[in-house]
Amino acid sequence: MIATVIKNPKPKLETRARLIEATAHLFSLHGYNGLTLRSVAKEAKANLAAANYHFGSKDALVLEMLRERIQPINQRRLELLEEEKNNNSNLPLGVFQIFRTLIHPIGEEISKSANSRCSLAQLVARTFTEPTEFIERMHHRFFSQIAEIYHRELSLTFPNQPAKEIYWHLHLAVASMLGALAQHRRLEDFTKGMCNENQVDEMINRLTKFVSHGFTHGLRNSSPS
Amino acid sequence: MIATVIKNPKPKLETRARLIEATAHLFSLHGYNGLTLRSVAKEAKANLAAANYHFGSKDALVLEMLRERIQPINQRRLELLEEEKNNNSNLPLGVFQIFRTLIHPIGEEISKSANSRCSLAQLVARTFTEPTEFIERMHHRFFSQIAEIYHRELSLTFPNQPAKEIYWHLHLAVASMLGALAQHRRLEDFTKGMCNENQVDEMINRLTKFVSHGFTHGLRNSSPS
DNA sequence: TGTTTTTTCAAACAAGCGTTTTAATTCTTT
DNA sequence: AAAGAATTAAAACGCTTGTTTGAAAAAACA
Repeated sequence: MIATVIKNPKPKLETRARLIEATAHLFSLHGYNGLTLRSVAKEAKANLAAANYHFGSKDALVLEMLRERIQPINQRRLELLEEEKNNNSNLPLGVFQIFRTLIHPIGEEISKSANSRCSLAQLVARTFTEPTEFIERMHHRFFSQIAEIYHRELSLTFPNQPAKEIYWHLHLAVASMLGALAQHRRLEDFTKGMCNENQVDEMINRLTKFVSHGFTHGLRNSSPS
Repeated sequence: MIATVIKNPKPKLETRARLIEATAHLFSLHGYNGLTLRSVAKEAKANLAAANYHFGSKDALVLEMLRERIQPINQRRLELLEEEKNNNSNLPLGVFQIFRTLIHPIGEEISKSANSRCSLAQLVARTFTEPTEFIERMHHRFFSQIAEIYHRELSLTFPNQPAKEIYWHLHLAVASMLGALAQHRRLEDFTKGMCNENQVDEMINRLTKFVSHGFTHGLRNSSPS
């Protein structure tokens, strides 16, 4: 009677987890409209009704999948940002440092799930072009807070720039990041095979540099580097 | 009797043209999978069978719409590029000049169709994230030629850079452009209303500057400006 | 053990999809 | 005005979609 039952760790993934994984894969491939519960069920080796049983609806399933994939990235961003600030004795950070904390966590997650069939880059990018209304709401909830934090950080680095100017270029930087992620799979085709899309690190590093310079030199009169 | 009939200029758009316009609008809003022939017919005030009668299939309709919207932009790009080269006595162009010819034509088209409900920015951007296979083919046909031309031009400006390096940064520049277009409608929301999404010119100018600096300073040792 | 709760499964539902068909209508030409 | 071609219109075609149902199976608990 007293503390009798210890939850046994189940060896194989539960249906719920398999559904999420299949949803992530198919969503990144075909987007929201192109994803069907039947295809999810098939890939997850689950019954058609399983998705509705576990999540209630297709919308809820996709939302939960997005939450599980995006939250860790945002958390890691804030973590890295705090780290950098501590290593910098709380002085204003450099642009490159700041954008590194924004972009690198994505690279880490991409590498982590490299052998999985799901391309995280494609997934993240798709959330930003999918027009479905409920995804817009999700996006607003997940990212508006992050945007504010980075705006504040950049304002410290460029104290003479008006808030509007910072906003404009942060917007462009984020848009560039998302565009680069979305286009990444076309890299090899676009460059006639000269650039390899498997070198995620190289992409992330080049992107960080690109964005940092675009941000800094785009400003009216940019003070620090 | 003599020269009796002058082709009367029809006041209302023909069905075919109305279908294309409705397709452009709905495609930019909902993507390929989210666009239905029924919604197109309704918005175009045409019969459901009209699309199949005039174009043969949904695929053919969307492809034709994309062709009609994208070709003029690409043509204008090459036109502006030639213009700049002539004004420059065929000397290598500056990065900013080059990217201006790439980005500005889009701004022109957006402004042209400003009172139309169709956001061209959203439309162009969507063609790059839509996963449908036949759109990928279209994309390859329409854009690979343009990519080669701009690569050649940039190689003239940076004669010491290896082709691979130029490819990498051109890829990032194009990705940034597309990302910025795709994210443009979120600008106002993203910046808490500080930046107005109706100022297309400002966006285009800032974007051109951003991309030029990202490209130039991202290179190993950048020679010209 | 037997009982209850949780999870799976097959089947069916109404609704929406692209497409085809057939007839009516409009336009063009003689 | 009559004949022929081009366009519009309404209805139906299979097919796929998300969701629901009710019974079977599995798991958890007593």
